[in-house]
Amino acid sequence: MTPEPADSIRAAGLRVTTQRLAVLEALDALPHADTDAVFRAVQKQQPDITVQSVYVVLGALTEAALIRRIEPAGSPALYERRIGDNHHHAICTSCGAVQDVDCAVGHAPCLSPSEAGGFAIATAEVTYWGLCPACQAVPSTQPESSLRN
Amino acid sequence: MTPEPADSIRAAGLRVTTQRLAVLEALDALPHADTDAVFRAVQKQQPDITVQSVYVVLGALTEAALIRRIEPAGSPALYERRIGDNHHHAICTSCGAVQDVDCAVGHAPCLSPSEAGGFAIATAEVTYWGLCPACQAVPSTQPESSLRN
DNA sequence: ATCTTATTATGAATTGTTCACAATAAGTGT
DNA sequence: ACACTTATTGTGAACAATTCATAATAAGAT
Repeated sequence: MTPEPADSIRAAGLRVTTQRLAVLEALDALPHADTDAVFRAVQKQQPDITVQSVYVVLGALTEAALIRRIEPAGSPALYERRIGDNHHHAICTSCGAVQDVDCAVGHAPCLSPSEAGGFAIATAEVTYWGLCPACQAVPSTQPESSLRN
Repeated sequence: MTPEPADSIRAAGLRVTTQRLAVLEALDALPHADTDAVFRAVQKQQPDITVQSVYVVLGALTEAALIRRIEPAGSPALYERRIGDNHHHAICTSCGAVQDVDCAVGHAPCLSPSEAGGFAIATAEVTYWGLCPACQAVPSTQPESSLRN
């Protein structure tokens, strides 16, 4: 009963196009892909697509809230299909790997700052920085600080 | 007893230069400035400085942990002098204003994710998105979604 | 005062992204 | 099925933020 991609696109008031379907499909295979990764994946099915179109498609899907865009420091924007839940991300400071992290508390854990200086807070975004399992194993073969130096 | 900027630079093993001092001074006046804002501020004292040099100086000071770099989604990198404490940021989705937010709990609140998927978490970074007091007052005169659309 | 080396200036290059506009194709009504 | 309207894509150029290579300069040590 998982809604068909085509249906969710239509439900969002958008036209269903092969490139949009292909992008959603690519994001299923690549849960945290940047524009270029999506482009390369889609290109296999549609050799004529351009990077700019991928940008446009990703932008449209993001605006329609069918996908979510995250922009970790030191990396290009990443897109993910998992939406609607308040989950966060752990990012490897060595290789850039991204891992979903559920809220520690059942609901938005950090949503109540002690003092927000009068801000009307709408959302809280948490990014955990550390070493992924693989990079913990290999002490420091990786190019060190490719992210966040 | 606040350490002189020159001393902290020296203590970090770096040479004390007029441009580094000027950048630190600029960041005192502008608590969350991007490179261009720092450049313009420093330029008033040192008309011959270049943006590239400001980049280099900011990079050096960041690496020496004399300043901290934050990279909010949709905005260029910002730098701040307040370091050494685990504080977070509230950012206005309308005008981009940045406000420091102390940890809700005394110490790193979100540092214990329920399940980090094997990651060795080093730091947690929290970004609160919402409307600053000024933008709450003015319903929507601002260009809407200049950040985070 | 000299010398070594870190730092800055200069200029060009790169990356990620957006824009304007013409070509195409989705969905709607016939 | 057919035509029509308009969203969407392709094309090409532009842009912003940042980094790089190299030569010139200035900090700090001798």
